Amino acid sequence: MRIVIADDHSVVRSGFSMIINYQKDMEVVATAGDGLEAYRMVQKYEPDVILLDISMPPGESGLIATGKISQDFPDTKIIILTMYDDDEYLFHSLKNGAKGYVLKSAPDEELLDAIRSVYAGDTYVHPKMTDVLVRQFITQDDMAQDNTNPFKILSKRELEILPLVAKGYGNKEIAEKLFISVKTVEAHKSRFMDKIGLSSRPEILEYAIKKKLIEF
Amino acid sequence: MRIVIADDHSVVRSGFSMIINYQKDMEVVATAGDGLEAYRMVQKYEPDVILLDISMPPGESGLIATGKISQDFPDTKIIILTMYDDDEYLFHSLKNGAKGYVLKSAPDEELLDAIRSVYAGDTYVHPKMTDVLVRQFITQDDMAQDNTNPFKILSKRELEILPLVAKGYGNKEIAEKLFISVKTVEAHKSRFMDKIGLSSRPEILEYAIKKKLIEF
DNA sequence: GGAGATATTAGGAAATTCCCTAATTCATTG
DNA sequence: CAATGAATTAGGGAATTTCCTAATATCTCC
Repeated sequence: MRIVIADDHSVVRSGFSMIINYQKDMEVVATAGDGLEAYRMVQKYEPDVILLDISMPPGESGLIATGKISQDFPDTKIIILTMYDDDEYLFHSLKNGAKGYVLKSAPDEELLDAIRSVYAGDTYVHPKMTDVLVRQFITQDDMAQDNTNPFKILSKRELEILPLVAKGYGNKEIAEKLFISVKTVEAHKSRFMDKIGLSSRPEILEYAIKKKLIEF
Repeated sequence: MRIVIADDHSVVRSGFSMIINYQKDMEVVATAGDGLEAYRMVQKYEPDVILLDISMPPGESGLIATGKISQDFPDTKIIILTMYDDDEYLFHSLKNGAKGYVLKSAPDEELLDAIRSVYAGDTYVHPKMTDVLVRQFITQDDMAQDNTNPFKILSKRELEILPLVAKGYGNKEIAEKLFISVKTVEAHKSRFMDKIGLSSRPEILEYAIKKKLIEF
């Protein structure tokens, strides 16, 4: 299996190279430090698989490279490597022709599994994100509306209360701010937590930041 | 030279390990996936050098680990590894006792140079950032005022607990993480709130972000 | 216009957190 | 070397939050 690695961090390139070259059935034929170079390497070597970091800086993002490579070299399977377990990135990657999506925090074995899966013609997505994928797939008919957009799925009150909870305000304080009963705040809170699938305050904070409902 | 690697990305840990173990004068004795584990590994192995990713998630950022390790194990030289060529991170790292600051995008040779430099007692900072450093050094007076430096005014436990509170973890959860009683967590919490002059959870969050005790 | 879903509002009981007090350990210094 | 002060540990009772349940109100769709 001939593989190309594209990542803007030299350390990551070296690391992957060593891990992959240690496998009997894999060989790194080239590495690249940005999306343009990645495209050129694919053009030159036509590898079986390319590992592509989605967040490569200079203008040419991994996403654009994904689109171009999958269009011009459909036989080269693309695996997206990323730090972010963000729905948006996953969807965009798959739409642009990626066959795999692996988080950098995943253990080495998972990456190797992913490489072998896509080489065999399958699709590999990080387990954490498959449920998101499935949920999206189920409601695929009305894919037009973005059901991960908080402004679509949350009510007015919920949108008011969520950021306040995220920032750390107590139910009582929120109730006073909004001139409603504490009990009402609690109800809205558990409602949006159910809707989104949040089960703790840290998760609420993380969500609020990811969706840009609060800023620092 | 005995080295510990702390990074939340397994790939990066493996990569570094291989690169370093390939050197004749270096050996990786342990790896860690978060700040707490990093501290424990230093405690256990007392290595010559630790490579520390500054942006490690669960609450305990690399910065906190840096402060704690450099205080408790001054013989272990700390090299900060980061994606960000941000002045603030550099300053905070050095203030907290780091001896080296290397960007992940740097070539492997630079990292190895950095390791050898700090082992020899020197300080290594990525060339791109040295001029920023010099400029700041000229106006050193503001570095001297330590009465706002959380690492000076807060105790070890307080430094552990504050970021977790800021992220929204409950006292009970924190107690379980740290293997102490809920009552103890509460005591530390009100203690650092008194010290700093914080009187609510939102203020704690704001403080933690401003002082870079947590990141998003 | 009416049926069914979603939004907004709460109550009671259990769990958790907050506030005040305090014991023990450890370090620094007079 | 005792003494002062800070760090770490925790208990008891009041306040707050959470969990489960539920009444109106409003909105949507056929």
